[in-house]
Amino acid sequence: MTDRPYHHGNVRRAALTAAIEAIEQGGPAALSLRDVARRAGVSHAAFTPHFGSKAGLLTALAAEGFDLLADAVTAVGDDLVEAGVAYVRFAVGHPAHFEVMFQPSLHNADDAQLLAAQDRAGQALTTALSASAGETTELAAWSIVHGFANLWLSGALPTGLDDDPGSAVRPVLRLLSFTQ
Amino acid sequence: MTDRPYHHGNVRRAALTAAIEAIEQGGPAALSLRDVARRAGVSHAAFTPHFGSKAGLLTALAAEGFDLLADAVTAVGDDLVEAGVAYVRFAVGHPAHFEVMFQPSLHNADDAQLLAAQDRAGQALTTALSASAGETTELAAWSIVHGFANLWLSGALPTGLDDDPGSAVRPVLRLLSFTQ
DNA sequence: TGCGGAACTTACCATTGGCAAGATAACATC
DNA sequence: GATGTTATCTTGCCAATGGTAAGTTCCGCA
Repeated sequence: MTDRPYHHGNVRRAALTAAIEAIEQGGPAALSLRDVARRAGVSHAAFTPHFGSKAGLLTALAAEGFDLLADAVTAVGDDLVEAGVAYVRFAVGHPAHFEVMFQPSLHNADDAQLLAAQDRAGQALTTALSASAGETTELAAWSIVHGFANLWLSGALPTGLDDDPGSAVRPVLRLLSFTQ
Repeated sequence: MTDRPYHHGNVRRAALTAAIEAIEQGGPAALSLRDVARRAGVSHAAFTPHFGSKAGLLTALAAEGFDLLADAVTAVGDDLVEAGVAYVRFAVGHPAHFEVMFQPSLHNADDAQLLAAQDRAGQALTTALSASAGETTELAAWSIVHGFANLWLSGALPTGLDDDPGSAVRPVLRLLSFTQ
């Protein structure tokens, strides 16, 4: 019937991309496997060999997110403020990943890839933050950027910061520079 | 058949309580109206007159959460640190409310009760924080407690803080005391 | 006492996630 | 190049879900 080949060849990437699109439109709770399948142009059962289940798909998405976050934080070096800015920019630039990453109820918690990616991201953050701060300041910085990103994504922050949340968080993080 | 009266009399409260229980066990995404109905001892269609839809139920839960948060923050007075501690204690003590409150994709965004409760909570926070801080510090404090609460709820924070996250956030917030 | 309307149930519908069985094609081995 | 093996993908099915419509119960008020 269709000219589409029986074997898609890259269902995994197509599924992740389609899921990102769907989550950006309706949030993770409203995500439907069949909707993702329609967007990707495959049947809803095509995901089984690749992800096992819906939780498996979201777990893979979370793992990809932690990897991207690790890359982003590592790229800016050991500056606490700029690492924080990178954290917020990642969250705002990849809202679907970010939302899924920190909702453990959506994951297969024991997934090896996810655990490895979480560890990579944790190492990257610890390295960047601990270079210029003590333990308490490190926790403060992480909480600030994580809270700021969450509040921004949920629309709770006053408008006006909306233009560039990455820059908007910089003066907030600078408060911590004086505390060392 | 059953001795249960045809009219429950308090479906609204029973539904909210049952939903809280279910969300604490499986997260908001896995919440099922029919499961909530079974827990509350009514049919799944009994919610329609009270909430309209699943989104309506979650909207009511979010509104209740913002009201409780406003109460909690107001109760501790105008101290930035103690208001922050109250914020975290609320989040940890009412995880189901907290998770639903900040996921707008679960809500009817134009609900009057929700908007009013959000405003109450916003006023309470602004009052408590602005008393002892400038605008940037205020944003830092909100981000810290919100981020800390989210990270704690998602299990991302190192173990050891688990005993009493309310107290654990206090030294973190004190960092901001020196910045004014 | 009777009656209007809200609360609640039952019955039904389209949609969902997951599984089993079958179809297709990529790949290895000869 | 032919053949067998295996992973990929589809179709068909199932129980469960959210929502709606129609019917039942019963509260409140005249």
